[in-house]
Amino acid sequence: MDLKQDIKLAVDIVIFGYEERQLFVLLIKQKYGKYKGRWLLPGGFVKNKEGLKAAAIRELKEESGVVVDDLEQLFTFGDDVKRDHRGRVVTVSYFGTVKPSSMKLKAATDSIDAKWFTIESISDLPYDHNQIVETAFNRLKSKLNYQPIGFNLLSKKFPFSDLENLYMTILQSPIDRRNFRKKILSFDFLEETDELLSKGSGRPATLFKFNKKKYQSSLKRGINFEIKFA
Amino acid sequence: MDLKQDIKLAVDIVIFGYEERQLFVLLIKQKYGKYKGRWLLPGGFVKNKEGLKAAAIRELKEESGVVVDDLEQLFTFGDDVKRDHRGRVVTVSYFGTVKPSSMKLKAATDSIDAKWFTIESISDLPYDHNQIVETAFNRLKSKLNYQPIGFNLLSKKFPFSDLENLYMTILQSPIDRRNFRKKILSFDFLEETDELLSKGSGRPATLFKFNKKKYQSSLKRGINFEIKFA
DNA sequence: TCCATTTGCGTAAAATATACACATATAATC
DNA sequence: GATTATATGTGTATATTTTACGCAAATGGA
Repeated sequence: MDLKQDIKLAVDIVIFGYEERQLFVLLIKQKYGKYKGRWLLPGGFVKNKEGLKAAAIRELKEESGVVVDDLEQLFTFGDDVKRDHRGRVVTVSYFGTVKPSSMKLKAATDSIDAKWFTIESISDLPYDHNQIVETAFNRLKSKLNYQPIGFNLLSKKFPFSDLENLYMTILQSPIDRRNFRKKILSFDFLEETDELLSKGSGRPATLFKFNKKKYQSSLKRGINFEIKFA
Repeated sequence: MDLKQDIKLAVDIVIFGYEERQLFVLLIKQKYGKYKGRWLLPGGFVKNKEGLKAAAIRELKEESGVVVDDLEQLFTFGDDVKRDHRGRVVTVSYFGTVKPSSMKLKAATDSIDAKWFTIESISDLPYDHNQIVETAFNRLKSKLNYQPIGFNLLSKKFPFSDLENLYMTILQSPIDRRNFRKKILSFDFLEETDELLSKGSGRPATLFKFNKKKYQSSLKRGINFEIKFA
């Protein structure tokens, strides 16, 4: 075993939120160090007896107050030996999705503040955090096309138009309302509630909710959830 | 910076080869340590001033003699704190594809031997290497469906039946020869040569070759390379 | 009451996938 | 040399999926 290895291992987390036709990314304001006062991704060093994903969940909670029970591993950044000024640091990035209104942001260890930023407003982050956000955004977009990942970003019960707007916002492309609805409903993982929602003028919308059991049984039946758009 | 962190960072590499309707994985025979004499994935510790992918390429070459110019990052294993008996080791896994007959295997540092194993014959590898191989195999299968990844595994010039057999072998499902050919040709990244290949009886096959430029121009035109099978 | 707005549903046309059948060119066999 | 076995090369009809729309229904506001 090479005892001279001196590489630090960190995690960084990209959390997406969605509200009112806008996609947000969670950033924190750094408390210490070279980038004190700067906004960047939540993250930090992995503890010796802590799993990678656990470290990401912990750091996220500590620095922003956001609690998630699962994150997806994105990519491990470590080809650039000098990506961190403090020495050799390799970081394992994670991404997740939450509904911003369901989370109360609060700063704590290592962070002064935590805030949602629209994806367009993000630029010039320290380290290679711009690249990490870009990687996460690409993953989000591509996953949206073949996995029902959008439901974490909406309320439990939502009108179809919310889902439609979410897709159009993230994929940045127009969608035919009628074909989209048909396609999603054909997957048979949405459950129609008997509630209606009237927002302003127009016909009230029936509220739907995502049914995880139906989703899983559809998965077993080998259904392909791919969505194609014109 | 947490100076007490004591985590070692390693890389492990899964290289696939294909020959005669069989898919192979490259393993090496360990020279030292607890698993001396056992077959396992090539890999090793990352050097302080060495990029992750570079480390993977180096270890692969040192331990097996296989030279590749690129590898794809697979997954970083580090949720299990005790995946390695030597202490806390996190490993970044990579995968790649080569044509076995074009590579001369030779052992060197840390390995006694290097050999191709059929994917079915692999079982009971040390550490979590079975899981790494499984992850890589799943990635290979899914990539085959939407990227022209199979050509690295074949000769430069090949008959269509080679490609067909490759797909059937990896995906473990029968393919309609005529529809497969039509689909692949419609992507317009194969070039027909004027050479014919006669192997045994039967009509000689025209040899094709993968045209990278055509592929890239098709990519730009937004062509979807997804292949669906019955 | 009329109009603007949003939801909900259906259907025709185009594109794609699927399921097949047969001609062609070679080696092996008689 | 004729016949047979084997693998390659191409076409076409049918089923399925995607795409492009039109219009009715239910509400708030003028």
